[in-house]
Amino acid sequence: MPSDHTRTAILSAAERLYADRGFADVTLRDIVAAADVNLAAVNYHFGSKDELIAELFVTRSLATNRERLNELKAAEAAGGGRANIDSILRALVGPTLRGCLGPDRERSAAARFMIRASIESVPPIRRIKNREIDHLRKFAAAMRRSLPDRSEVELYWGLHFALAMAHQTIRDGERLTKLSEGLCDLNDVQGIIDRVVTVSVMALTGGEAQSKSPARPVAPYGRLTRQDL
Amino acid sequence: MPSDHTRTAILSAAERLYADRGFADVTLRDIVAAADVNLAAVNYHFGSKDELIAELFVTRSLATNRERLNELKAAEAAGGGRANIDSILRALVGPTLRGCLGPDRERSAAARFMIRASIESVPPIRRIKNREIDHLRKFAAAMRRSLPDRSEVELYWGLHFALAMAHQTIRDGERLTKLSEGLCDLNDVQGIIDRVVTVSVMALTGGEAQSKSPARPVAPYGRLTRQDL
DNA sequence: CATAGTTTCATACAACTGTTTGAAATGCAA
DNA sequence: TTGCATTTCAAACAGTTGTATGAAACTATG
Repeated sequence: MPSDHTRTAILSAAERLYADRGFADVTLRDIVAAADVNLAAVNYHFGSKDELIAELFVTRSLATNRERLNELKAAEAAGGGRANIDSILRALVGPTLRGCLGPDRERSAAARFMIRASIESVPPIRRIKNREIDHLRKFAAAMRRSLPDRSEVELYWGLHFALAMAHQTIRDGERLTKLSEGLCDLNDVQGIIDRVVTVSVMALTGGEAQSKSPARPVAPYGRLTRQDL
Repeated sequence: MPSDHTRTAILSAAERLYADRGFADVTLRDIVAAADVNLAAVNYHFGSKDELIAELFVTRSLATNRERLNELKAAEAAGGGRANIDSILRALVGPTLRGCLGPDRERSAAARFMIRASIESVPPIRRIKNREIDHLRKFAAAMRRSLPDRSEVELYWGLHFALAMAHQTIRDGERLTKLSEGLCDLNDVQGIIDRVVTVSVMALTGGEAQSKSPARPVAPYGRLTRQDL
């Protein structure tokens, strides 16, 4: 029964550093310094720097996708098998937005790491990320059931724009704050989710929307076995 | 009268490489190899790698902002001093979208470089980028004149979402193509602009929109004097 | 306690980074 | 041409990167 202390410390420190400063200028020495472990520990526990990044990304991808799908299934159950478009989009953008902009620090690092990963595409992540398409396809399918009269193209663009607004808000929310001189409040996560969902629904239907949604805790790391994504 | 051949070759090669592969993994040796010049030429002509990046960014920022403002002014002139919201948003997202997704390669590299710069914030660029806020403020002002009954907060969020959809489409359009199995056509630039503008206008008004817009050539490099941005 | 397996540690290594150097090449005016 | 400033070039520099090594420290079972 290994204590896993070193392993976990490395994962946690790496995630936080990558989330804060991006992949480009975070070195292994930065990570081991923040984790207060020896330099060789990374290669001992993970094999290489790339494998560390990959493990981080796979773990968080699984967690995020699971969270999204749980919300989607809950919405579909509540709607008797057919969720309304509002709750589908809420399940799509809610977990990430709450994670990145919410008050909880640990969640924040996890979600902001995923945003970094979605931007600064490093080789170990690029290889894994193609599978996210399959995950999004489930949401496209739910949207198709919810809006059967809309064309496929419209649905895909709506999905795309919803993610665009959510991600850009996380990635560049600081600019919005500066531009609006504080008027736009990034701490009002629920309000932001409402905004993104409302606009997305309008983009998809040309009408309006409403509703609410719950929160969820962040998962610990755990040791990856043969999980894929 | 210096021939500027080496200088220009470096700028052009660097821009293309940064646009394609990001700042992280493009080395000076990659650049000079692509430009077919000597390694020391970069430091001789630009002083340092960071100054090369900064010059590239300043040049392109000036060009993009000029192009946007020209379209904005044209729209305001056409509207008798008060442009309609549709054409304002079109002036905001049009130049970048046309530049990044259009067929012209040179434009493409220039615009995609700017997208990279807006994401992978490297130190030399970060220092300059704060001034972009002032540029966006001009669009916020025009929007305020166009929609005087809307609250400030709504205007800023609308501006933010418009840029979000445009940038994400450029940055991650490939995912949309894969997801939709080719249904969403990234080559139809005008259609994309229409889409982004339409959704943005709906977000701002809850109604609908229409209109069209012209194109413009990319500017050459030239030697920066005391230009700021 | 003794021993085998795991984990930590200081240190070294080779590769690559941006930058510098001083000499060679080039362009151009007198 | 000669002379001078600008530009190019090959080579080397010092610093940093990810990784590897082998000994030491630790853990737990017999």
